[in-house]
Amino acid sequence: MAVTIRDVARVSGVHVSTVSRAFSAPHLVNPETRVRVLAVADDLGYRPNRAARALTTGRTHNLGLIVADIANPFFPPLIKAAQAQARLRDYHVFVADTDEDPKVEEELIQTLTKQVDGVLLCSPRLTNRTIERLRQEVPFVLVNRRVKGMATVLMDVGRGARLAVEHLTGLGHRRLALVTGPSGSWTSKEMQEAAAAMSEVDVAFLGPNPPTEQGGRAAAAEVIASGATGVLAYNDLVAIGLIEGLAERGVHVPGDISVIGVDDIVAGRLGRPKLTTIAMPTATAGRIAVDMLLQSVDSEVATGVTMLETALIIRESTGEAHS
Amino acid sequence: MAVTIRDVARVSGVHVSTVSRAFSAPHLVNPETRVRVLAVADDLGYRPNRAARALTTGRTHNLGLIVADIANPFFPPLIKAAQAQARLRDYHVFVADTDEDPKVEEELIQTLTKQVDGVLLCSPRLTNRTIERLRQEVPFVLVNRRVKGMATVLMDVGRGARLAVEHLTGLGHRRLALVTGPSGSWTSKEMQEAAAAMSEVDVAFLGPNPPTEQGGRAAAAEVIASGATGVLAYNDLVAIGLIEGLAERGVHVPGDISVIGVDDIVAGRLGRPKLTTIAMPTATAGRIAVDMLLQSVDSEVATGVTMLETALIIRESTGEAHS
DNA sequence: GATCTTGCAGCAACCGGTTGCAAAAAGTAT
DNA sequence: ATACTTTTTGCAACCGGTTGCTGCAAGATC
Repeated sequence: MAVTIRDVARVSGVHVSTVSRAFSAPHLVNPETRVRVLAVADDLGYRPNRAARALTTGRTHNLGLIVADIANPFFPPLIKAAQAQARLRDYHVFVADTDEDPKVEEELIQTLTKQVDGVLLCSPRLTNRTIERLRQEVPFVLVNRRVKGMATVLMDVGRGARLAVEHLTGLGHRRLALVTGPSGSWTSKEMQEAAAAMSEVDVAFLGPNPPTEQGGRAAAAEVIASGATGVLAYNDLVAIGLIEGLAERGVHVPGDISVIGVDDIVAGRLGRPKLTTIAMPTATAGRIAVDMLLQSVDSEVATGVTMLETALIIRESTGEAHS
Repeated sequence: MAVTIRDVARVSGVHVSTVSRAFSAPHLVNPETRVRVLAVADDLGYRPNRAARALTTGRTHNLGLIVADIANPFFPPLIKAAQAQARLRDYHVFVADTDEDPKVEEELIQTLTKQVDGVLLCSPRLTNRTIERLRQEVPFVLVNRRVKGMATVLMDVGRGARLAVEHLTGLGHRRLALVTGPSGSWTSKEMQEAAAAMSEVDVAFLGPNPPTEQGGRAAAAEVIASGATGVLAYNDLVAIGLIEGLAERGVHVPGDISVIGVDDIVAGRLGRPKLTTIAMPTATAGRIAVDMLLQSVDSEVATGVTMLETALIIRESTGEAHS
């Protein structure tokens, strides 16, 4: 049915091994033979079967990309960049969504390991222990999660949080709140630690919350109760939900409370008010993560930490504190 | 290194074929033997190698999902749903992005066909001819594109466009414009035809345009020049860009011009003004498309057209015509 | 008791490539 | 012309499963 290496061999009058080598070890075959074989292959429309190749080489030329929620606008640019970068290197990528569920995440990794050469774990919710166990089975690169000894791409959200807090205090805010994310989130913890380390300000930690608009809206009452006038939200979706929730309760942003988000998603730029936010270099992260992964697939060593810069983008959701 | 079917066979004292059958044809093996084998397999941490299985069965248990632009908010919900549905059926999905380029799209399909049992083509930009040629190599399901005889999931954007036009004329608008999308887009053509069929109104067709915010912003001047007071944009991103572009030129929405988008992306709900739009059931489309695809993989027949309903959601970007 | 089913397990070929080894061919040195 | 390299090609085993066929034993039928 499909044309195989044997068809090509027969038509071009050489042994299958020669055809194989014409593709995967060109220097081992006479240039003339090679062009002839390739011509025949092209003629017949031959395309190597990757599954068969994987069987002997142990390389599938596939990668796995696991994210918590594809529909969360933080991820698509990362997915897009990762997938494009992989394609440059002749790799395909499986994309899987865990629905923020660590159980699903682990299962997914398990079933994927046999089919991929490496896995990109983005913002995983698994415990460090589980990650360390799973790493035995397949090379990993983590994005936005730090586990010692593992290859990692981080975005400096700690610095972002500090900039955000400074921005708020600079506007005169004295009581701050941090609307945190899911409990397994490294980003969330990082933000907390950064904020907590700034001893001169008083910041309340409210959470954990689901990293969604609903999560933000639901946190509105708590924020009001905390008495904070400056808020840093886990991400833009939460910030947007929070602003809506506050509005429903008659609290105005930035008039009464200033809100800062994280991620710089498109919706934030268009919202009312336009969101002040910490921009995350997600596309860059995706690209670099793929490169690190492929490198560690080849070299067997999977280490190194890359830290990417974040930036505070000041728009309209933050303003001077009153009184 | 990894544990194979032979390891399991050796330890449990049976032949490899028995182990194989214990997994893939349970009724052909004695229940007692089966539980013993499965126990050993579990013990050893055996996981079948899908590539090896694919080699003999011809089924990879993988699907390909090709979209024009992962970062376009229209797609992520579809990708998420498709991926989840596939997982239910024990399939994994490759996600690939064509960057709106038909060449890339074709290449992608070519390299993917050998590794997947079927391909989901979302809003393809290829010609019908090319699609019909490629279909020989792998089963397809098309989303938002009609090619005769092929399995398809459509969203009734034609009806959506009619509702939109009626909404605009109902508000008193007499001169309308349609800001069309990319030239290969079925959706765009569908909208055009629906609008053109409504003979009682005067509608100008402006395009093609890239389906992005930039595309919309760039179309602003043309829209103004057309004299239209009611505009239907190819999608929400275009609509948002258009509104920005109009604002830059001192034209107010909905005060001076009414604008309707398509897709109902999150950003539209948050924008200023909130976007009147035609909602597309993308998640449902993803789910159904996967089911159709798997069905056609099994049955060898890949036909049937599913048409999903759209809905006009009226928000703040449309209003009464003046004068 | 002989014959016929039926259920279960083993054998071995096969899927489509890759690769170590050996043979053949071509090129070089003596 | 002979011996020695080096290049090029063929052979065959192998990767990890699947599956048609055969063989065996136990139960059913007469």
